[in-house]
Amino acid sequence: MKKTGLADLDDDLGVERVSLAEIAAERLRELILVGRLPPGQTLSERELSERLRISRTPLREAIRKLAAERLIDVLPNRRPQVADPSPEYIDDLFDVQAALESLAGRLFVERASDEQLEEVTAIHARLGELADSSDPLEFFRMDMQFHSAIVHGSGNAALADTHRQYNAALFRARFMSSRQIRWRNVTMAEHKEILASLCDRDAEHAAAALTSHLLKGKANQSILRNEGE
Amino acid sequence: MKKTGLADLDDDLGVERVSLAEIAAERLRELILVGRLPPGQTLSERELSERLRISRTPLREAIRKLAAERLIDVLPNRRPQVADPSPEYIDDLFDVQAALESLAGRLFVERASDEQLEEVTAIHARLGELADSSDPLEFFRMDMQFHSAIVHGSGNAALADTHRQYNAALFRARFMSSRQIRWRNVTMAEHKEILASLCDRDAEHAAAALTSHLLKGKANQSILRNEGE
DNA sequence: AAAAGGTGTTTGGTATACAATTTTACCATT
DNA sequence: AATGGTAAAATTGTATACCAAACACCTTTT
Repeated sequence: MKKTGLADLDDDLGVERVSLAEIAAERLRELILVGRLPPGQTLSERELSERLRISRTPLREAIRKLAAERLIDVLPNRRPQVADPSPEYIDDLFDVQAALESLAGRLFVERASDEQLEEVTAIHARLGELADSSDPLEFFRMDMQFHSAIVHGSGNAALADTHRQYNAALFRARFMSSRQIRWRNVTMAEHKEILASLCDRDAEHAAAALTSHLLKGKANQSILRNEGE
Repeated sequence: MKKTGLADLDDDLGVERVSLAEIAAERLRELILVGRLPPGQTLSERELSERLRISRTPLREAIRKLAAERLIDVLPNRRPQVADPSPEYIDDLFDVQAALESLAGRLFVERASDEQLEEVTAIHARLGELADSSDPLEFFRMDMQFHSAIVHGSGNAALADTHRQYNAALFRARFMSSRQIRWRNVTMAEHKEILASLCDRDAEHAAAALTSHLLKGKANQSILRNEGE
């Protein structure tokens, strides 16, 4: 093991060199999620690479990465497009996400540490404070953190990764739904029930409550969609 | 909505030109799944590109694609490696796959057509014929088809995609397990129960049977792993 | 002899150049 | 006016070249 006088600073100094492709992927993901790049928008590799000040190669890599996350559709020899999932596909995503969170709830009850339960509780409390706040995005992000914290508490790395992808794919749909003020009360009530079952270490109840919560979100989003037409 | 006399042929006529990256990804995936490229094997971009007679650019794209499917690990500035998942990670994958197939069973009962049920039945019959056959790979592939047919019958495109990825990531582990002759009887018996519950349109039973089947596979694989040590 | 450090080779990351394909616009024909 | 064809422009797909970081080996030093 190499040791120098600065050895113990290695971790902190670790200027973890992250590739341009990674940076570009994060930028693009954010632009897509917040709607700056709207669904269906075609993306020119050349134009985007110029705008992001990188060459096409890492940009292409970033685009393919987001394609794997279902945020971008890429067809051979055609311009990539920001994903514009059909209502049916969104419903499909909700169903899978519900199953994933249901599993997460079960595993959380089995394996989560007290600290992890504490974290979920803390997030729930924060969310309660934000319920009166007027910023929908802030509330929504904390809502997502509540779910992510449960998934991480499950201790299943593969589940966490897949859940994150589905969360990104569902981001717009869930955010639209979350903007309704009346939805906040529903969210808080259902989160409260979920949290209670986690505290009780009641796996079946937690799984059921999470599934129910997600499927209610699916229904709400579906209603909203039809109202909008 | 646009309509021409040929509208219903659109899907079939698609002369899809596949990119070199796509071809390379398929080649590599197969090489990894059958163990020709063993877990932990480091992959030199230059050497691989020469061997596949393509340039590094499409090869890199193929590698990143397989990385997204968890078949290859890629760390910054290091040689990509064929994934060598820890026992714990494999267990995690099994748990998620069980949840996915459980959902598939439920949805199949709700939405699958009679033809799709017939297809699952036919695969089950062929699997029975193969049970005496000596080729483990052939039996295993048909086993996988049984599960895939159920997933496709669920009519959930996102689920089908995610399930396929998990299947690939679990391929080696499940194949090792499947090689045992005694496992074939277990497989046939449990498939029979699954099929019966699908025919009865009993969603809960189908979901439970599928979960149980997968978790038994997980346990069997775990035992095999410990015996091997 | 062991450890530290330097050096050269290998490797992945990125940019650029070229080839193949698609899209667009325009014109001719009906 | 609508349709079909064609050529130019734009765009993606692929190959190659270059650079900087990482690794392996060897020398140097203690």
